[in-house]
Amino acid sequence: MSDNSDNSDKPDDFIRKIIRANVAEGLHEGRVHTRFPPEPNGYLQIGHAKAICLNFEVAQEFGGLCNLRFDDTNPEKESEEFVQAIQDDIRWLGFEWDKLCFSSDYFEQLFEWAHRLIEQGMAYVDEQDPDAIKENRGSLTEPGKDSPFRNRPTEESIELFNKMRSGDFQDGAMVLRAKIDMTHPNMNMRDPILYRIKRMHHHRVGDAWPIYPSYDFTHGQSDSIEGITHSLCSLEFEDHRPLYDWFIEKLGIFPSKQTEFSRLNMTYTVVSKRKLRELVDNGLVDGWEDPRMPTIAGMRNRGYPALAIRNFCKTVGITKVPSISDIALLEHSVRDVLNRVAPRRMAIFDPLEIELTNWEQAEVRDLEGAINPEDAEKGLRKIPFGKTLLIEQNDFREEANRKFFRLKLGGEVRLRNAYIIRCDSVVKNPSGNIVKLLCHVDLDTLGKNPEDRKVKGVIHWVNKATAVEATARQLGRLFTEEKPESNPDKHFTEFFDTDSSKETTMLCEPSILDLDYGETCQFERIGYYCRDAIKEADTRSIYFNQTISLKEGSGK
RNA sequence: AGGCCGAUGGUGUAAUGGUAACACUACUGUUUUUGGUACAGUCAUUUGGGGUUCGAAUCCCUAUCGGCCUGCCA
Repeated sequence: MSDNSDNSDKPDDFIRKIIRANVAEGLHEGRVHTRFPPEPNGYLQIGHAKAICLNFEVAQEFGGLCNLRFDDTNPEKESEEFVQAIQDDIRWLGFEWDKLCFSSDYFEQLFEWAHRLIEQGMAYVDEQDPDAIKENRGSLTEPGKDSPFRNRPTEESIELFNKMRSGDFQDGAMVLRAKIDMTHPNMNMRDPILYRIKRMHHHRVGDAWPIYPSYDFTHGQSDSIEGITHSLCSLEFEDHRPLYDWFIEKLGIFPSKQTEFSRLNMTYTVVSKRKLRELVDNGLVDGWEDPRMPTIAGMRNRGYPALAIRNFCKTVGITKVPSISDIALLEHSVRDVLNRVAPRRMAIFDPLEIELTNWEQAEVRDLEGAINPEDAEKGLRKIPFGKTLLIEQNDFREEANRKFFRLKLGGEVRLRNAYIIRCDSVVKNPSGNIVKLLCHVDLDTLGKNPEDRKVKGVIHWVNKATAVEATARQLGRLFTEEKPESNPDKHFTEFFDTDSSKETTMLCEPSILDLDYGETCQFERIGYYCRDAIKEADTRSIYFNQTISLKEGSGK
């Protein structure tokens, strides 16, 4: 008997259906082995999170394994920094790989396979220059033309290829190409390049290789070497599958099976590595880890919980439909998790002083408030309360209609976690601005409601004498347009929201100092904020990044 | 234009030949010491047109729309 409520929670996309069928028919003895194969040339972003969740969770669900493999075939763009950051991000997301692999570990094997293809007359060294290769590739509608070197003797290709390897030639002098079909309608089959000369230091193999295999000649075979049963990747590699299958067949190696799914796009942001890099390089953001960035590191700094990201990936699901997910879906997952786990605090962003006329001047009393009202086990925190308090300016109006639930002159309001107060008079300066409110506190309303009347409004507050000043970085979305990339006349950076990051000071209850670095709390009635260790060191101020505002209901 | 892939509400997904389900958003209410949360309600005859069938979101044909592909990037 299966439990329904549990069942409805389990993702069941077309890829899992394929895998289940494969297991049922005994493919590879029912073994399931996946991998997450990033190139270490940038930071992981939300789209990678989708691929990470898919690969690692599928392996878990089918009792299989999942490798982390760096496809590091282009030393020009790759670095150890990214290798490290990517591992940190995956672990932070909550996953651990079975084997840590590098395609560069397979360079020797790949070289041998290339040799084999040459010997079998299925690859050749092409000495055309890059322009000629491009020219002869043809176009989408026209077939390509054979290279004049295409039918050179096998021995000649072998000799040249060996010399390429020993570093006898300059970059770009020649390439190794597969001999498939220059008229093939699929461009990837028009004698794709297998090896190119790049006399460049590689972050792992050092200077051992003056030639590097292309991604196409590396990726599929790396899967084969690792015994990957299900090679899951994004849609743009659909056209490459015939080529990978060609290598598998010609080389007679383990038949990993590729299945493609659509990559994740989101409104009000960009996710392509190239575009994120552009934001970083143009100084529009403070690097890959800027809390506005949809990178894993950025979201971590912003206070998004890993669980929220995993939940979000579950809700967008896995399909082949190119789609743009509403960022509100992600934000909902973030609020949903945070509401359950974030400790509560109170902070005033725009202070208005109130004086309690019937409270002893010297008396400061510690009141108590729930750390998290959704989770009583979290316990209580102490909140000092005294004669002079601070509330938000917009929580007070001299006159207001019935729809306004907060404090008005002559009206009552509940101070969160404290007493009900009544505003008796407004003190103004000579220019007519409100400087202070004189209020009466009903001492019989702590932890209970009066029986003779109903007070609907609740506002947050901070005791002035014990308030701790802190900096809040208010964070918005990266772009002002829902789809910054879809305007044919404008570059996406033109829609960058220059107001997306603003610093402001706030006054908080003292217990904010108990918050850990990286911990996200909820400032009640305001939103979620994450304490930032690096910024605190920089600014020498208690520092919080805004994670996300609370949802705003009607009226406020 | 040639090849490949795809099309279900404003958004993301589900329904695999039996009469459109779930989540988000928005809007309405109820509860509430957070105008939050929770709870309840409202919002689509499945891109158009043909066909097969007792019956089609599902199968077939066709049109339209969208994505990807002409790096010695991945």
